[in-house]
Amino acid sequence: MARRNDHSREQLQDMALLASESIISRDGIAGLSTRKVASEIGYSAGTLYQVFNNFDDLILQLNSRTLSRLQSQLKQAKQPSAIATVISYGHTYLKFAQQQPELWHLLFEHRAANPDHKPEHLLTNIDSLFDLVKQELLGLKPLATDTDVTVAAHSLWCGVHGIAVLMLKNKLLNNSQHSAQQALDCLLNNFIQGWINQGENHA
Amino acid sequence: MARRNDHSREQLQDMALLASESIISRDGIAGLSTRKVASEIGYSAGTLYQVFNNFDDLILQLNSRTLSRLQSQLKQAKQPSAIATVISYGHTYLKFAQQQPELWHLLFEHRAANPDHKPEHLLTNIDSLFDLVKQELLGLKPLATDTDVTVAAHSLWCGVHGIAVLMLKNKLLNNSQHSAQQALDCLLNNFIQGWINQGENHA
DNA sequence: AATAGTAATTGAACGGCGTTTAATTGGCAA
DNA sequence: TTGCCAATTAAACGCCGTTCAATTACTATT
Repeated sequence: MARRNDHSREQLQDMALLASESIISRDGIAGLSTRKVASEIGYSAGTLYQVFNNFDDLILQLNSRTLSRLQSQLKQAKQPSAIATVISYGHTYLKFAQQQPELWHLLFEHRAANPDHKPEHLLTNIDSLFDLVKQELLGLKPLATDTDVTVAAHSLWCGVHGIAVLMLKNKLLNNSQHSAQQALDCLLNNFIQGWINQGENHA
Repeated sequence: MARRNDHSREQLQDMALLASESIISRDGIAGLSTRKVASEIGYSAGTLYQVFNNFDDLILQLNSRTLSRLQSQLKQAKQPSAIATVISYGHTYLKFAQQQPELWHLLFEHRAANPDHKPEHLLTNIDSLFDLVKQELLGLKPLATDTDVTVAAHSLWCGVHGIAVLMLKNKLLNNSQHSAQQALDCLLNNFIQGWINQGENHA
């Protein structure tokens, strides 16, 4: 066979990414392979290389999609007050990780063999996630310097991320979902309290 | 060849684990393979299966070693005061992750295809790590319930872990080591402050 | 309408992987 | 010395990502 013109390049790419997501949620990350994706969309493995540079590129584009979804969910989690918003962000992040653990975990596997051209949009998206938190932390302590707020946002969000990571590993006690929620609230409460108090001291 | 009796079972196992660590720090986690380990110790791949159930078992034993090293470093980081100890633990943990990133990262890759028999000693070791933190947090707030201290220890340590994770991904700004240190201190300070303050409120 | 050219698609191949197993053969006990 | 046992190996199996020559459907030109 050759040149079937059944699907445009964009269609092919979309079908492949969709199939990949389906395979991942069915068989896990380890179950994803070029051959499986290809057969699922009715093409041979080689054809994928017209749409993706390689397997890592496919994963990169998967991650880009996942990040976009996460981003939109976070934006919808905005609340009236700053404290409520930060807490809501945390819960949303944790829920996202719980509901699509494989796709979420794929975001942080370092498969990048060729770090030639960093995936700009990915990093941009991540930065914009941090910015969401930054704004709320600034709202809690308006007199803080931009550096302080940046560091605090990174710090807090890495903490939230860490809870999600270890929760998914079942290495957080046994009854994972409940204790993860508890740990998250504990982290958020203590951090926010510390953040506000130090603001009162310094500013 | 057969029955060379060059090495005992234990020697073989030790040689394999040592070679694996060397390969990982040279070629990364992705560069580790049974064939490579075998050839590095002068045996064929099949021989490894007399000492390990499978590849995951090898990794499990690698992780056990890594955890032991981490544990001993943390124990040495103990300081006179509780606050200083918690901070010192955090720095030690971050330094450990920085100095042997691949082995440390391997601790948290979920390759376990067969979750039949959980690696008990691994979980035991992890729990004992949390216990170290718990003791210090209890020292900071003696009237807290055991549940509260447990949740707080999990929460704080997951936060520290999250900073280490994202630091290693270079997704924490660009100048990783410096900003990771900053973020860690920020997290520790704010959390500890929050933990102490809420103690004064409640107890 | 016929033809030539282009490019999409494929199947086979390559080297690598974890794992299994029949065959081999050193070491040990009788 | 013989015979058994078990450690070791090479080959094979079915996967994997990736490449590439060959095929052939489409397109533009005549």
